[in-house]
Amino acid sequence: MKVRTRYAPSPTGYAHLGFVARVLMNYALARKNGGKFVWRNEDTDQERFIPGALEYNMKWIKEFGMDWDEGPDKGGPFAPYTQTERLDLYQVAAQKLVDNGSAYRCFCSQERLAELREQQTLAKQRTKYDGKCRNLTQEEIDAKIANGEKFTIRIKVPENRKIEFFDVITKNNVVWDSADVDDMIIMKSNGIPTYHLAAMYDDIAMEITHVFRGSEWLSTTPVHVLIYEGLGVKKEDMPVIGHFTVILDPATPGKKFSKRNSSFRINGLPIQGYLKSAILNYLMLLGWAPKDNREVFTLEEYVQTFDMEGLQKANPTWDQKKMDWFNGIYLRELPLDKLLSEFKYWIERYLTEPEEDLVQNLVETGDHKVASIEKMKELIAFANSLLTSDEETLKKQIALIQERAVNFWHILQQLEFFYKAPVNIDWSIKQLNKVTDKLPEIVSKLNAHISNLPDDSTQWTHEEWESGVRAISEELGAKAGDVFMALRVAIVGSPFSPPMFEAMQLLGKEESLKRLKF
RNA sequence: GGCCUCAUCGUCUAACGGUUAGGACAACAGAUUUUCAAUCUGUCAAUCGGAGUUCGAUUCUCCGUGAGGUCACCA
Repeated sequence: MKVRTRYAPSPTGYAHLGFVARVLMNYALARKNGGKFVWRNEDTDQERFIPGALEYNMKWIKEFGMDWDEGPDKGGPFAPYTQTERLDLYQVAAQKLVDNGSAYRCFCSQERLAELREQQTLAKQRTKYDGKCRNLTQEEIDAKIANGEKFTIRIKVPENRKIEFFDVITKNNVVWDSADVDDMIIMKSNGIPTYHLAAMYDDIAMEITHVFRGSEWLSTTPVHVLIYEGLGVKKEDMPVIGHFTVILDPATPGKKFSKRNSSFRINGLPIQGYLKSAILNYLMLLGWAPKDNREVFTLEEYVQTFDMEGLQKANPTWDQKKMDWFNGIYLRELPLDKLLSEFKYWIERYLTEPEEDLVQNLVETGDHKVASIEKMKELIAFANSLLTSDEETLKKQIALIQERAVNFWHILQQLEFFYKAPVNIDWSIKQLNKVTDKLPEIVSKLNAHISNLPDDSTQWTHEEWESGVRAISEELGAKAGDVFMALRVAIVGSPFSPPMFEAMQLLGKEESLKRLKF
């Protein structure tokens, strides 16, 4: 049997990380088995429709390196792949369900339903349709229709039976008593189906073999089974169904990520300077694990390794530290040219015309230790200036930073001292407290030492540079490490930096001397 | 509240019914180093509770407890 999976989002919102994770697993299962991955556009809710959302989501999935074989944009053997273009199909299906007694017309007004719900809630009962229209006679129905009354179509849940299905992810046969299942509306009064009818019909029509979806659908699965049955699908022909876990937000233990959480938006992490390859890799492991516990995968490797067995049952919690670890791995293995172009692309894309709320957001959510909006704006302006700076120089500077950065913000911040002399240096930091009183002398001697080096800093040798610094430490009875630290603080303005010899070489003799003053 | 699902180190997870319960991230310590990183080594750390089945239970069953999902003419 040819494997066919689908991802069927509604264009009512913008993608988030959970969205990518779900696409990833559907994509992997299909590709692993030489099958097809289908993108279906479930736009049956015209009220919440957001123009452009479909295109936005598709564009991002492509940016993460995935693609689909059939979909609204590229067609396919079961076109169209947009549900509002398939309305006549659903009408026929609904009629069939009504004709064979699997569904019935309901003439209840929304007002009555709301009232019913209210009463049931007040009485602490389960809210459920009371079945008023379940047993209307054909005469009553004809009369109401002739009278122009609007109606919906509801699934007719049979009495006294078990409804069950096997969940391939929880590996569990889930059973409901039909008394616990509501007669849900499968066709709205405007003639547009709800998810239940549209998606089930399409899954059958499009020959989907594996339905992997969010766990929010688990509780309506019995209705879906009933729809399959009503449509005449034999049990062995029903798609395999499995329900994914949801990613939990560590900030709110046990709760899934809120849509307002900017880090969870599909562009959230990229804006924060994370690589898509690293994000994708981390997402692979949230909800799935291979038998051998391997963790680092390219998309291709993941597709080859993916199996349904590894799909998890319990909801994972997002761990930013692990995300950082993955990003570090991918950042460090990037060839320098590629790193530079990715870095510049990041600036061009996100920082050339940053929106005010984005800047605010970065200050609040990033771990890049930018305390104020002013400082963030300054950093952004600096980033933009890099776009026109000398590429070769920039490349050499980034080479020094590559292995000590977690994300692009770190690179940006560590790059700053190459272009701006530190101001308001804090000499009272603990890293210098052993040589506090010797600082002026140390700095002036360092200045003298550097002025004796060749004017062209590319002519400097590491030995010459280092022995000079060590000589100063001996002369003043200070530890070499403290003298290096004083040098570092004078040049960089911070106790953390790339190796000083290389950094000063890049900075040049003239600039180094300017900074070597107390 | 009803129905359904889930439950192993702080986090992600591995373990034909038999392991000193393994790995990764984090944390901590050490090595290396002119700092920070990176790298290497090591340490700490878990089977939610209670019954039962079994020679033997992380694994199977039941009961608790906790967490999640759902209860719309939304998906």
